[in-house]
Amino acid sequence: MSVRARKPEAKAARREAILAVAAGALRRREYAQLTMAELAEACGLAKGTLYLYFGTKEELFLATLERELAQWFDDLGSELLRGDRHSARSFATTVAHSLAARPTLVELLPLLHTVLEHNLGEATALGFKRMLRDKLLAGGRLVETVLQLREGDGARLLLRAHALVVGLRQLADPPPQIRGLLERDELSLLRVDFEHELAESLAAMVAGMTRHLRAAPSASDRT
Amino acid sequence: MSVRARKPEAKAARREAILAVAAGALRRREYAQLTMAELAEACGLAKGTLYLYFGTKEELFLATLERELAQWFDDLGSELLRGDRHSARSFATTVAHSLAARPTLVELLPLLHTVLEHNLGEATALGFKRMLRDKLLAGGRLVETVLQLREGDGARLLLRAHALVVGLRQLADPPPQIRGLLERDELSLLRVDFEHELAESLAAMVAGMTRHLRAAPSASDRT
Amino acid sequence: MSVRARKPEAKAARREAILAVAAGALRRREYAQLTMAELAEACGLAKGTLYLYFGTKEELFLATLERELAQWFDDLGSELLRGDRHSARSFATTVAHSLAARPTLVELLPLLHTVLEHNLGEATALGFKRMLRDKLLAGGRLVETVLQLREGDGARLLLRAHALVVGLRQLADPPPQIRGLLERDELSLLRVDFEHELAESLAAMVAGMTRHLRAAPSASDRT
Amino acid sequence: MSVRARKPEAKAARREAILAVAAGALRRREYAQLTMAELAEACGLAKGTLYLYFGTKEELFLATLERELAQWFDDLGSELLRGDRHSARSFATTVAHSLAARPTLVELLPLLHTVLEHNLGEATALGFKRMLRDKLLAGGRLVETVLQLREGDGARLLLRAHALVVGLRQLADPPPQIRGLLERDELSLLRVDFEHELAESLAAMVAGMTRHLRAAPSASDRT
DNA sequence: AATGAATGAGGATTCATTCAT
DNA sequence: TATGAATGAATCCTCATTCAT
Repeated sequence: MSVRARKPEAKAARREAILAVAAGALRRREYAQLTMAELAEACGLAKGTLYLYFGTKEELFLATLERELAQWFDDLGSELLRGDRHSARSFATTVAHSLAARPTLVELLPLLHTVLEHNLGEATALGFKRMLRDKLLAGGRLVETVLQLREGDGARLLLRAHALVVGLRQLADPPPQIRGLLERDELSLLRVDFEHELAESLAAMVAGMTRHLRAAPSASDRT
Repeated sequence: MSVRARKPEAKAARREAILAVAAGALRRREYAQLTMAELAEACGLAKGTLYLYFGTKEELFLATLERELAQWFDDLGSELLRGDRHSARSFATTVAHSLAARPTLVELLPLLHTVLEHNLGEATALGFKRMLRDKLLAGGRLVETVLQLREGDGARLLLRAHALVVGLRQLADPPPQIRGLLERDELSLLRVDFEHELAESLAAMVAGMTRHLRAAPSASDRT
Repeated sequence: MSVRARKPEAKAARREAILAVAAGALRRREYAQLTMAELAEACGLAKGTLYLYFGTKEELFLATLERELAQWFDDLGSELLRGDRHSARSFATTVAHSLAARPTLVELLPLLHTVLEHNLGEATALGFKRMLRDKLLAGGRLVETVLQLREGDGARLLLRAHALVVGLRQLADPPPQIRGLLERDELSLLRVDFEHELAESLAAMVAGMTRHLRAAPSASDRT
Repeated sequence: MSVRARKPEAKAARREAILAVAAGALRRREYAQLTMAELAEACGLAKGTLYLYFGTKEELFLATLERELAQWFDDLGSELLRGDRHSARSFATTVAHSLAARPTLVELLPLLHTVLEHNLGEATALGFKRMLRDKLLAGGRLVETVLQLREGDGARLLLRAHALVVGLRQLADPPPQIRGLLERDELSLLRVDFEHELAESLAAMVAGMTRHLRAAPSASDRT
């Protein structure tokens, strides 16, 4: 039997430890292949103990995502605050780089709506969504500042970045069997380098969103 | 027993019929909830018969996706060819609209790398990838024409569109339980209208990619 | 792989075979200890195959009960029809004897409402109840004839017999550990011989129900 | 932390309190659905504390049953002693009424042999059985008096009453889904009103057991 | 070519019970 | 005496796939 987490701090620490193990496990194995039994063993805990901390497998990995996401938002914040202005390109590069450095986050994000949101308690789901909104709001404002975007476009850009991450990730990281196929010359067109393509896409997106500032302010967005 | 498909045309027709039923079935039920048994029944065939035409569940739905994708590329082609030029906005609107009209395609696309590519025969996978490359190449050239993009940017744009579709779809169509949550005022920021947001994103993306033509041609893309 | 039951008769036969195995298995092990895996093995079938014939564990054992019950009703019918009249005692003895000879039925009956009726499809439940009603009606009429009971009292008596069976069975067949305890002299009062006590109880019940015929017809039952 | 029960009286009081809560909890939820965790919470105690007072879940509910049973025997005793004689009917009505007023007892009784006796310490089991014997003996004598039964028939009648209670309860209180089914007209035959049918059955049983006094004393019971 | 009965691996989850503090 | 975190056994059911006819 593992030592008991008796005090609230100890419990929080164990929760964190589980999440860290989960994040690590995802680097070795896909979510679907990862069983709670395996995870429990990796944690040095009994299966049932996992369920003391998380209601379902989905909640556990949602929490993992939440943790990664929060860290990423925070890191990105500090990163962006180093300079007080950013070009579309430097912003895009920074974002793409920070994401490429977080494989777990990028792996989990496409699962959010496909898998993770399917078996959650209402409280958990609500908590996650609120956290997301808060980060999006705060992050959005920061982005608006460094990129000189109009109000609302910061959060909008982050949402689009999210979409690009999810979509590009799937293009860039196919299952092994497919990856083998793509090495053929004839299919070179379909090979995607996640970080590079994300940077390029984001740069274009930012450029497209800031264009009106200098050129034709007519293309007003409807909300 | 269903009538036997003896001649090659009859076989091809039955194959098509299965795909049509599969596409329809996806409108009622998610891929994961859809069983081969249910699909067989909807087709008026026995389970085993499905396996005469498709090697695995994944191959069947990959073929469905292939069909939807081909149709979409074709439709989009005709659509775009109506006028010989497009603004970023009119292009974006056209694309977004044509996709919003194809829920099955949009449902299947996010599954491509998460699910569909996981259990394929090599021949099937290769066939799909080649078809994709061809469509991407042809479609890319067309896009380059109507948007006056540089060579290579057509396919690139289509890839980014793909990414946006996948990513935005997940934001826009959460599971019912989550959808309920998002109706709260406090979470309005997280609500996404697929067609509208896709149009806006694409417009910005196109704008960002064409900008250099008029402004600073310095931002050369690396491939 | 076991031979396939291709024709309806073969399927019905396999269904029967499963039920027979289930009935036999109950003689070795209690319902709660009996797993579907074990039962499948005893049948020489795969677990999944059981679920081809029965929707849930409960449905399977309800069907077992149904079969035992139908057989019992039929046997009792022939038994009773041998003579055209019965005294309370001869009736009671006959019934008690026929039940004591059917341990599976007697084991299953107390589970009906406690366990079996808890996880049934509506169709299954309805089918069982209808069968019960039919047998009760027909059996009731027969009982009314041989015992010269008033209309309605036949089914009523059978219901009471059912209740006595369930209740006495629990007194008569405690778990092994308790059975050991009851062997003590001081607890002799609590020992119950199922067949004998059932016969005595039934005899008294029948006597009580027929009494008015000869004595005071005043005690009319309300329905 | 709940206050500590240091003195023996305090311990006994807490034990009683737990049993009272358990009895109450059974009115809201079936035994099988009732978890020790839920019960502990309802008691305002920790799960482990329950195990300080009772060795197993079964022992706890056996004690609950014991308590209900003792109370019932006592109440019935006073009830019966009000008049010094009883007709079969008035006795039956009294008994049925007193039982119908004790839903917890009636719920627990059918579980006695099915569930409760399965996981007991020997001492607990023995204690329960002795208590049962004592109550049965004393109650039996009382019953013999008020009904003018022969020696031994008092306890015998109580045993049969027990059997009828268990059996009729199961007929009268099916799970909700089944209860819904029984509301159909076609199944009216299978509907049982617990109190009424128990009274009728008991009346008949008593009548049958007393008959010989006036009519044919030949039907001697074997023990 | 069509059938559909048989397969059987596969996994999340519950909960009575223990025991270190 | 009280706690409650940790345990881990225990089991039903699903469903893609196969293959004998």
